[in-house]
Amino acid sequence: MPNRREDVLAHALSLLDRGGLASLTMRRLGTELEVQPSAIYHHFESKQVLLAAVADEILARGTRPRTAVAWPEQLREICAELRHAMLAVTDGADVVATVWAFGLGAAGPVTDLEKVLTDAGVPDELVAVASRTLVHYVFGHAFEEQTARQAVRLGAVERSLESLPDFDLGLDLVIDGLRARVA
Amino acid sequence: MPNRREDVLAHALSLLDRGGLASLTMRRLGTELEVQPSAIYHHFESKQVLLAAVADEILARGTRPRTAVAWPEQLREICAELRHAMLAVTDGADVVATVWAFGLGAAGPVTDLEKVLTDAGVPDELVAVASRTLVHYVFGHAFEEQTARQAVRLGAVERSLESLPDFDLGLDLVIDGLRARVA
DNA sequence: ACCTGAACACCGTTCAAGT
DNA sequence: ACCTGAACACCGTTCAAGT
Repeated sequence: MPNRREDVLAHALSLLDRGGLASLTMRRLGTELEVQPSAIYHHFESKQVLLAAVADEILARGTRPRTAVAWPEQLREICAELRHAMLAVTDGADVVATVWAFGLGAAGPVTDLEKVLTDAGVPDELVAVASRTLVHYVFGHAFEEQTARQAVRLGAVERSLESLPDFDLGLDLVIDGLRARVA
Repeated sequence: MPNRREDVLAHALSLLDRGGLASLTMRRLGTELEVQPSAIYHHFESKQVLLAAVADEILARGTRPRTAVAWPEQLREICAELRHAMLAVTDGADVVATVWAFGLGAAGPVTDLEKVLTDAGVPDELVAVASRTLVHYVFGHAFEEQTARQAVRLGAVERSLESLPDFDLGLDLVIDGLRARVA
């Protein structure tokens, strides 16, 4: 029974979720699939390409119904979906942010934000800046939250007491800055 | 002539700047210092600790005189300094953001932002959120800018045409949101 | 205080060859 | 189409021992 591309991807995600990014290696993935590591290269040309597919899968699994009609709430919905999708998988924020930064995938949320902003009548030259500012915020917040969790889980770090600031508060800060430029 | 801690650190930074994070390995660093890789563990207990020292050094090298008196401009000065310090070294944003997220160092800029915000009369519960929102923005923007640069330098990515949004524009967005909560 | 030498347990990737 | 087997060129870290 041969492994198809989607089987490899599913096992990669499972490995990531169980042991984090450090345990997602081509060799371990091979063992998991009961196959030589080199066999994976038949399905994905490199680990980077595999990670890009993993990132897209993380986002795909996190899609939610969107119901808001006003643009500020639409932005909030997209950002919340992105955040929850990343937090749902171990090291998800790291994977998605890295893949996105390298321009290899995970671009969906940014496209969605740009569409909402354009439809809201945000000046053209601000659409790209604003959508990037929002994703930078979501990535940064999620990455920090997830990293702090793991640092605590692995011991050795005392930052646990200091709780993380609320996600929505910081988001409102950006959205309010935006609101001032639309009205 | 024995290597002191600061010699190791200087060579680590030089290696990072010349070849990026991928080339900063304990083994290469050993070769550079004409020493066995294991000798480095006499000066730094692990690579993570070494990276934390590297991050702090990147920030230390980027310090600039601060002259602004009004709080919005003080925030801009701190963020600009942080950004330039990270961009001055290959993969600097990646190193500093990661070290900071793990709570191992690179906390200076956040402390500075918190002080300015407190003195500006920003409500207590907003100081932590606001300073983190600002650093998330600076990290995200710098990381993206630096990654895009390298992806282009290494070929294989066509994102080069699409120029990056201006740093100050996004920063103003956050600061304006903040201004609305102080006035 | 600083370092060697050797080992341990790993990595990603390539490539000819098999079915 | 999918995989094996073997190799290549690497990693971080530990530890007894040396000077």
